[in-house]
Amino acid sequence: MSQTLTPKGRATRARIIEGAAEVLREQGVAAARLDDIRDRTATSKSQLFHYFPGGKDDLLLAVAQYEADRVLEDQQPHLGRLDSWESWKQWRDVVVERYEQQGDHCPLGALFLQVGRSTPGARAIVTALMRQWQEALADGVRAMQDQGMTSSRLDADRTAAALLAGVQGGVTIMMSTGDSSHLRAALDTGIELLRFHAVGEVSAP
Amino acid sequence: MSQTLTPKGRATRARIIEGAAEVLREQGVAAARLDDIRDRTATSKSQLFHYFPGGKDDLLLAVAQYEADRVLEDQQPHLGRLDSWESWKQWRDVVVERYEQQGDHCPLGALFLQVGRSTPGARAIVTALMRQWQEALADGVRAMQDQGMTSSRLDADRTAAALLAGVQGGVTIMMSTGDSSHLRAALDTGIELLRFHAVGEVSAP
DNA sequence: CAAAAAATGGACCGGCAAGTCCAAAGCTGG
DNA sequence: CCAGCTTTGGACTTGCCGGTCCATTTTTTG
Repeated sequence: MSQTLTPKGRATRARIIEGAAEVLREQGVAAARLDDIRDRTATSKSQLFHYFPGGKDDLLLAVAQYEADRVLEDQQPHLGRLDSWESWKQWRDVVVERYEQQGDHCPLGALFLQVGRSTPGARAIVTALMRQWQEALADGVRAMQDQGMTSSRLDADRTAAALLAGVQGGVTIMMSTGDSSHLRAALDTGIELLRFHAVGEVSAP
Repeated sequence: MSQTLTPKGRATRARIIEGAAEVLREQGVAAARLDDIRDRTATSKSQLFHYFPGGKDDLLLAVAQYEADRVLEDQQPHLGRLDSWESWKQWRDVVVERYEQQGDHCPLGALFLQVGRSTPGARAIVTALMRQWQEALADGVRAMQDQGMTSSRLDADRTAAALLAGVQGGVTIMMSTGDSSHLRAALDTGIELLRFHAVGEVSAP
């Protein structure tokens, strides 16, 4: 890729990433060939390597970043305003719907596997995503605590971590089995935990 | 593979699966070549295709089954006797230890991705594993309920599903980020949920 | 408008790894 | 001990696909 991208160049680059993301979702990383992406995006081989000098891995990493950004975006605005039971429920519904609709392809997981955990870039993308996601959930827990709607004894960060793990696992299981009940169970149980702490105020053992 | 396997043949087949599992754990599915497995298991190309006529995918599927069996085995005997707070804690420790030790390779997940979700065989393996795992957890919850140590109002299956999702997600996140705190949070929060229900007996909303 | 830089097209290359094949060796049962 | 199997060895083929290269067109800039 050249130092300075003209608007046309930027458009092409974006088109490649978006088209590649589609292809990868449809065919999976293992099955997707550079030629498929070339066809889909109406580009040539040289363009692919022009905009992603590192080759396929380079492109894959860019797509991973693109997909990672969408994960949180797709949960907005609910994820940013978890300050009432109603908003928690709306967020829950959006998450369930998003992943049920996505079907059985986990773009990020697949990309991650292909590019390799060891690659610093790949790990950084996922780590950042998880950190932001957990932070948003923790903010939500704290917002509820501030309003006295759940116990202030609850460790907001740990609760958020557990909830995030549940969502992740629920999605993973759904990808594998086609059954979203685990995702729903994890979300509902996690949210109910907050509610119980609102009423019970039982001290942790 | 022939209809009837002699003891020697069976031994070779088993050796291939075990050796392949090692190679796949070390190098990852994408990087592992048939020749690597051939070297590791001291076999020849023809043997690989003799015992796994379907080629690489066939072998990968066999390894997936092998790994799936080990997942539950490694949690025994604790997973089969979740009838006291102490046994739950022991189970928790075993899970954390097993996956922390496993490092950043998820053999099953990787295999699954390579072979493809659509493959009926692959999906069946994972589905069966999840069902058994969840069932074991649900049995544990019921055992606690029978002893009056947690509320009988709790939906054992749903609680088990949520806990399983948490474990899955915790492992996934650990694979990606190298941080096991989500796995711990999911396990601890899940078990604490049972304890709270023991004391509080608050009705669900 | 000319020169430089960027964007594009697409033919071509080369390596790699899955899969094939046949011959040879080793068991096993009658 | 031999006839028919299972098991084994390893050279060879094959197709695929990432990556290279250079010519050409388009855009920018001074």
